[in-house]
Amino acid sequence: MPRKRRDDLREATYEDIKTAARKLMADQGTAGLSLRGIARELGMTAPALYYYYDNLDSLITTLIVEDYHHLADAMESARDAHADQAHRQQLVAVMQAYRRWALEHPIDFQLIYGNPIPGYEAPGDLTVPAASRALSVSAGIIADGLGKGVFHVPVEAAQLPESVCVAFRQIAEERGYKHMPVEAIYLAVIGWTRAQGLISLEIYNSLQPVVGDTEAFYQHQIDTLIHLLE
Amino acid sequence: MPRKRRDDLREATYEDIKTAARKLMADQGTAGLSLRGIARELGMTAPALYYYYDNLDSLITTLIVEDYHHLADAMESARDAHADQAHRQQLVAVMQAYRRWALEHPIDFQLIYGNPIPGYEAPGDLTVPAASRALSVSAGIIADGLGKGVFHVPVEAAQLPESVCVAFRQIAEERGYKHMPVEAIYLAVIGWTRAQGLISLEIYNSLQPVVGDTEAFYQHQIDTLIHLLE
DNA sequence: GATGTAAAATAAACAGCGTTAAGTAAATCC
DNA sequence: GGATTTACTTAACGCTGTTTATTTTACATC
Repeated sequence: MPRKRRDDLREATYEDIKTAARKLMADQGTAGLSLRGIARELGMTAPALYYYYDNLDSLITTLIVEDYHHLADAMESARDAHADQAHRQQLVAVMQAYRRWALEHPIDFQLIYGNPIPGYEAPGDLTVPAASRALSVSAGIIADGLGKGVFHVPVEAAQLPESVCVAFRQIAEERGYKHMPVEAIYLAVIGWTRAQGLISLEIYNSLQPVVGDTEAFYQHQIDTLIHLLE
Repeated sequence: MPRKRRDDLREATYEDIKTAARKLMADQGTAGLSLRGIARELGMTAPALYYYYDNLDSLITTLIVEDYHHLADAMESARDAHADQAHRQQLVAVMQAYRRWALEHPIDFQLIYGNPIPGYEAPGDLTVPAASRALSVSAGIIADGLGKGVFHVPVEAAQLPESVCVAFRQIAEERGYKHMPVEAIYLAVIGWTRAQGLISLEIYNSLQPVVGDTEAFYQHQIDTLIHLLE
């Protein structure tokens, strides 16, 4: 018994499907995600969902792109909440926000930085731009700090391979940060990759057995990273 | 039509199943892994596999534990191949072996450090000891270098939280490295976590769009890490 | 060497999955 | 009010892991 007013109710169903999908994954992990499960949750039949999404993969892609933006939102919020404080505090807050978001949304983190559904492969043209938003938050703070002399480029940056510098410059231009120094991108990238290693190992339960106190260890690593550029 | 000589042929079937499982995953990713697929590959029926493994999860666990050891083997081989060279070269070789193994065996890497099969959760009591073998290779080289004065403890190690020190000491005692300094473990762990971040981002195709030349970037990061302790 | 027993496999079935095709009822448009 | 589009259902296909019951084979012993 359909009843859709052309647009807004249809839009609401798109949202309902995503919400149901997230609920299933929150309850039972990525294994809980299934079209039939979503349909049950919504009181519909599974084939009805194909009226909204081409298939399961395209639904997953939609969720992933949203998650990239949620993560970037969380990092931007952390930055803005410390806008009146020093660059150091802003950067700390942003990197803590990264980990906190990951721990509070482990499934979404796996969705972004993992291979949670076998056979699914994220389309790079959709995910890469969304991913770089998060990177821009750190890079922006660092670039500003470098410009104002509160941050300094560590010596190792001089040894950065030319091939990598080229890629960084290209990133800066593509994303509209024409005057962002390569060093700022470099520092943001190592912040990103190091956080990534710590957080992904923590989420998959490999880090805790080794370091015990994962939170303290993460904080220590943030501190040493920032010390590097002060 | 069975024909097993009680023990050795039975052992061979265990191996055949694992081999077929790895072949399926190598061909089609983790999505390709299925009991029925393995059975087809071996010319058996799916329920027959239950005579060898309790279920799919226990087969996966077996594969994961093997992979941990394969990775550790690769790292030990790299160390031994450079046994006559300086600590620096040994450490470089070991960290390169880490990445090379991951790139040559991306599926196995996902199996170890990911959530490749939804609903599957690796049992920590089996995986943690296997995982720490890899860590011991780096830690051993670093401890030796520290003892001989070719490596030095970076200043940040003094700020290591007490809770983490305690965990490191416990690791050392449990694994039979009673006299290994906490600093060696710390340095091995940051090497591990940083490599992990770089490699996992590379495998899931997130790093290449940013740094362009992932190999050069990884090498640069190894160099700066080792520079830190020289 | 026949025989009894345990091992190793099969066949059949259940419940779940994504997906497609065809058919139907409701909402909207002219 | 009738035609058309939109939103859905029902039925089905082929796939999955897993359980149960049954059958075949191999081995050890008499």
